[in-house]
Amino acid sequence: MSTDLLLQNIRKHISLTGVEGDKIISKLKKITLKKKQFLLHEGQIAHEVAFVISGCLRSFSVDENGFEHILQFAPAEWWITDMYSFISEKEAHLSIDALMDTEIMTLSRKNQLQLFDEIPGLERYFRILTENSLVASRSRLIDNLSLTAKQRYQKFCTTYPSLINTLPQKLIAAYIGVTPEFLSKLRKL
Amino acid sequence: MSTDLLLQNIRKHISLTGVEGDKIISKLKKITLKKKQFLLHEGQIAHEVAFVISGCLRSFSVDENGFEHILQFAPAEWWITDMYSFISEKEAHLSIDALMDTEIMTLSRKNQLQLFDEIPGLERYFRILTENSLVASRSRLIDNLSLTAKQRYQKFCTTYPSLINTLPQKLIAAYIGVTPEFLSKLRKL
DNA sequence: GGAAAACATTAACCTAGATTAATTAATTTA
DNA sequence: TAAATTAATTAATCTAGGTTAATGTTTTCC
Repeated sequence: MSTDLLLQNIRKHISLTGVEGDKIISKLKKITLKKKQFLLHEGQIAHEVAFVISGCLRSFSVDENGFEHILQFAPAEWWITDMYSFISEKEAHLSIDALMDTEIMTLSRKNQLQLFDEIPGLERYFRILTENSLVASRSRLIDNLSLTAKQRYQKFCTTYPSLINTLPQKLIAAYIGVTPEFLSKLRKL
Repeated sequence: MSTDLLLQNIRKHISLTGVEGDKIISKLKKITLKKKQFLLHEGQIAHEVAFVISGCLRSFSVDENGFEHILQFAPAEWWITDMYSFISEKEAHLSIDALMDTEIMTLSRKNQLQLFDEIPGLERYFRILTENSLVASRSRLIDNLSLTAKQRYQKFCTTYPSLINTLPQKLIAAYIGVTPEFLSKLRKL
């Protein structure tokens, strides 16, 4: 079952009784996305957070010149949403779409908060995930401030070796913050 | 009392009994830092997270060329630590020092985790803070990828109006990711 | 299986922001 | 309060990375 992957993931961080696991599963919605299909459009409200079972999603924003900037890739076992919209219920600044055919389980903020009251361990699980995400986000910020494009590309290669061969280069360029043309040049040097 | 500021802050997000408040306070350590004094040096382990009562701290990293990059300013009522080191107990990548004479209350990770077991509301409080920090960090990442230096400076001015007149320009430059020389030029345009 | 679309490469030229270095404020501290 | 640090400004020069545009290479999908 695809829910096993999620419960397993949760149990890496906290322990859950069978009943608690069932309760969590009962709040999840399974969705299948075709490649290029959107889970969230900028301007909508992100009522749900998604856990990727298989495939890969990305979150990105489009700047005033029409350039896409990728905030996050979410391959299997990652959570993804527009966190700003998810917690504030305001219009999302990000869009989320599928980079390949993708299966996800979604959990609404409403259900999540309700589960936090019923299953304190689940709040702990998300507290831990959010701490880890914060560390990752801040580390990436520092990298963007202090490394050259070449160094950022190399770091990406070692940090996400599985994505390097899976994703088109232009997406990696949009993640590390260079043009596809410059990334192409970079790879020769 | 300086602990009032902290309890008040916590009570903005969750409710606490008097006993719970006392228990939290009993785990806190009050520290006074003189301007330029370090709370944490890169390479040490960040056993504590600090809540600023008055004054202002910053966290920063030093790159291979000796340039400082500021990750966070923490004026009154902000929490600050090297989150990576704090949650992993590994060597910090960041340093933290005082930009002026500063009073803080610190809480060790050990005590924090113990309090999470005793006072679920406190875990919720930190879950919420961490969610908000994640939103802020990701938003800053997007800004660094999509805005010009000028736009980032303007955004900084509107986001942290109180800091603009308090902090030396070179620190603001180190936060938005430009040289002090270029920031100076920017301000004329 | 082949046309169309999407992606990658290359090269010439351009620009935002860095570097260096000198000059002038403004703070610190003795 | 004066010397010494530290911060800010200015200007000339330099460079990492962007832009544009043309060409070649994969994918997609009918």
